[in-house]
Amino acid sequence: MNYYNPTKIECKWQKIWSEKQSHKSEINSKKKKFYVLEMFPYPSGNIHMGHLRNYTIGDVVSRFYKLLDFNVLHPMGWDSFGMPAENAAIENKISPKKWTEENIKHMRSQLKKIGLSIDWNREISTCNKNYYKHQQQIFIDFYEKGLVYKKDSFVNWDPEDKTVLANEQVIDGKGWRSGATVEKKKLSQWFLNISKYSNELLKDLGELNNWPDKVKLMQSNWIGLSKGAEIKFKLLNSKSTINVFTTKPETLFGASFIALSVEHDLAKNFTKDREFQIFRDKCLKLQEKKDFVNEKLGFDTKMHVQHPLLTGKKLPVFFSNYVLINYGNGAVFGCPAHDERDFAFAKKYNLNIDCIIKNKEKELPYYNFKENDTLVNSSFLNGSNIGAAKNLIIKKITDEKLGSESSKFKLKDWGVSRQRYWGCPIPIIYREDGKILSVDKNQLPVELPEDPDFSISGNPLDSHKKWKFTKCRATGLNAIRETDTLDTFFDSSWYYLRFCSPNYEKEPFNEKEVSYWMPVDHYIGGIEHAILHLLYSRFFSRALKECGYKVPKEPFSKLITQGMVCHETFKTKDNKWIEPSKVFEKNNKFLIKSGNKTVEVIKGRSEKMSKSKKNVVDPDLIISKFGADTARLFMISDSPPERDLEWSIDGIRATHKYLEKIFSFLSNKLIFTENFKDLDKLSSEEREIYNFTNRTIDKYTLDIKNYRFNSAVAKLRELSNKLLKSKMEPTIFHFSWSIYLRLIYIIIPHYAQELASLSGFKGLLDELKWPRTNMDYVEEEIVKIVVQFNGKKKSIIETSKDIDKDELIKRIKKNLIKDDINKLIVKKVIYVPNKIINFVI
RNA sequence: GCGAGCGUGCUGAAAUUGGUAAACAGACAGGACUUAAAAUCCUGCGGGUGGUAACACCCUUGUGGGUUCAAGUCCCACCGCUCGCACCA
Repeated sequence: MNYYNPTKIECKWQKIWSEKQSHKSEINSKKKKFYVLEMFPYPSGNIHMGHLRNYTIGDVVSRFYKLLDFNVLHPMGWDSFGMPAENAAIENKISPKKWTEENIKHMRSQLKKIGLSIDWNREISTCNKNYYKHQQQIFIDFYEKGLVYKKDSFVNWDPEDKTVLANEQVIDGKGWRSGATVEKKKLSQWFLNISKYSNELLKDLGELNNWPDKVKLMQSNWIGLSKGAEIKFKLLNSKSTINVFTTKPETLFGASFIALSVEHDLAKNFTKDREFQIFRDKCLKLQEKKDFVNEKLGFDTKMHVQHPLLTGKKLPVFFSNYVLINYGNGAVFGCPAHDERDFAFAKKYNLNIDCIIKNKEKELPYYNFKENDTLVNSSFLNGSNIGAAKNLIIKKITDEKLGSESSKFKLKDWGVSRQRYWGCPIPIIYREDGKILSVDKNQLPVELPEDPDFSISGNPLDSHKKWKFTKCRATGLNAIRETDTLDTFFDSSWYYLRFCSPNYEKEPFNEKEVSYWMPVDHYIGGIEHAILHLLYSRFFSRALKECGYKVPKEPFSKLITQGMVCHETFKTKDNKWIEPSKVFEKNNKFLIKSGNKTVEVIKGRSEKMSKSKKNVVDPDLIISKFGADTARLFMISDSPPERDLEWSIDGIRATHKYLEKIFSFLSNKLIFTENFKDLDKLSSEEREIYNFTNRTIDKYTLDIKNYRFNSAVAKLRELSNKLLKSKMEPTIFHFSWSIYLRLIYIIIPHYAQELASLSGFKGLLDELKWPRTNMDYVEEEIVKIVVQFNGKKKSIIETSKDIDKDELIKRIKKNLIKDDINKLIVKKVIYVPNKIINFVI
């Protein structure tokens, strides 16, 4: 008898796969390629359950498509620049490089223990100069194409991480990583011109048929197209005009004022005005706040504009906090009767409120008006409905050159400068004569200095004189380096391309390899990247294309967004989180031991595993106790991938027991068999098992293809339950169990391989083709048909397959004595072959 | 406020195109084995009514309505939860 010893067998097979280079991938023009990629990890030091889940899902897919005879690429790397390394450096006096490298080493060994089918020859790390050298080249390419530029602007400043953040990286007014409230700060920054592609990025979402609708919708909302018009308002006693963007040009005749953002160009005329300065600062402060502030502030400029269509009508011009610079033109015309915010403002400052849309309630503001509402008090628009009026007014202002139809996007350019040390240096120098120059490509990489001084506050690159001061090679003039580094989302925007040719020296990637492997066929990761990383990557592939690289427009054909790993939470009565492992249950109460007392704790809801809530479970411990295969099988069988997974130690134990049971049952009984020949010799019961096995192959395959892993596992368990119970001839026994092992192999590869080997199979399961369904032996020969009266189940009748309707009715009439069908008047009979027969009475 | 998704046993969940609701698991309970426990095996496990019983009948997919021979699935309204966006002109 062999006992199941996961540690031993997992170690053994991992070594063999590694020695045989089982997961190595190379171009093979004779085979169809399949690129499966999971979002690469940040090397924080330890893998967590989310990683285990993500990479197990990817591994099942990777192994499956390999057996389907695809040429599979399944690489792994490290998103290794970023803040935590720098914080660790400050706290523990260890260099970010060393800290990162040690973490990678540790996490690599943790990942290897999971038994992933990764081609480790392709491993990349973004903090490696062999990677960021090419990234700097890409930056320069972008720079030369005008896709990256520098400008002064108010930016999101994270006071804790002491760096700026892109708009996408501010969540509810807080930094995405630090959680600190973000402030506005004026800085000179590098920007990527992502907004140039707004239209394309939006439109092309329609081509992403294998992306979740939810993600597409989120991107679409983020890009945020609004259609409307731009209208020019002439400033009185001035040559200037104010350009206003509106989505409701038809309400123009209801305009009673103009409101401008405090960052609008006209604000420059007031910079010396003390009162305005105070007002501006107050507005900026309010706009930083997370919570919505309904307070509307106004600063009267004492200036007026001419209403474009009503001679003699003058509108006052205000600055206000409710107009934002980063949308439209930072200027609106106020139509108080039909806009909530304009109404509040007009009320406060006693401005005209002119109703121009007929409405039943007669109450103002009337702002959620409909397409067929009618306009009044609006000159030539009177009597028109909203839809028609929109067209009429746009035509009018266009004809009279007062404005034009226009669209705006919410998406803003992506600020990529970070005032941090541990990132990719921006390859730019500022020469003493004022010229800004990119570094020569043959001078790349601009390497990070290895001796940063973290004792001085601020960016260590800025205080590193030796590194910062340089000379222009062409002219010999003095120059200083750009001391900002790139946002790490820049690093992850093209790593999937680098995986195609990870050691290619000359260029960021080899065109031939990229054209073979790209796009990524299945990309698997968390939904939290729906906007940031996925939008940036889509932009990058387009921008690279514009720079002449031959890359596909869309980098990821199919996207799978996996749910979080959750676990129960507990709190004490004074709101302190308690580890679930310390809690025990007694008389429906949850208790913990505290000293020699027991204290009651409160069970909260299940939440995403996080250190702060003390509900994390270390996958490493689970793997060393139960084995990777148990962990893998549990991760796969509990919930469908896109849904949250509820961690359960009982689930792990039960999964482990199941594997032990099958292992000891099979280990000295099974003879591994690839094919089954003696079909004719089967008894009807064995024939049933043969067909059942075939059906399992069929359904399991379909479930795996559709990412219904939990239901796939259920089908395997049905098969094993049946095989454990049935008595049968050895031939069919060996065949069915061998199929079972081959199917489950993609989920628990060490286990299946070990059992196959113990059963006399000499090769690697990896080298077999995926089992094929014998379609001639799939169907059940006896079917159960539900008999209904008026759609209500009355009984179930067993018949041979494809029974004739009249024959069936005859049998029902004979057998169903109780509901004497012969006495009832049957109006209609509905028969769905092999499923249901319904008598309408 | 706007947009989207989801509500099925004690729990995780399953249910091609509308066609036996609860597959497969977990927890729990009872039994067998054992001096005992663990492990293992067997059985039960949505609710109700009637019956000593095998069994029979009725109800049940958040709530109320509708379409249909037939609804977890389609339509309408409401309630609840989750997520995304949010002074977006």
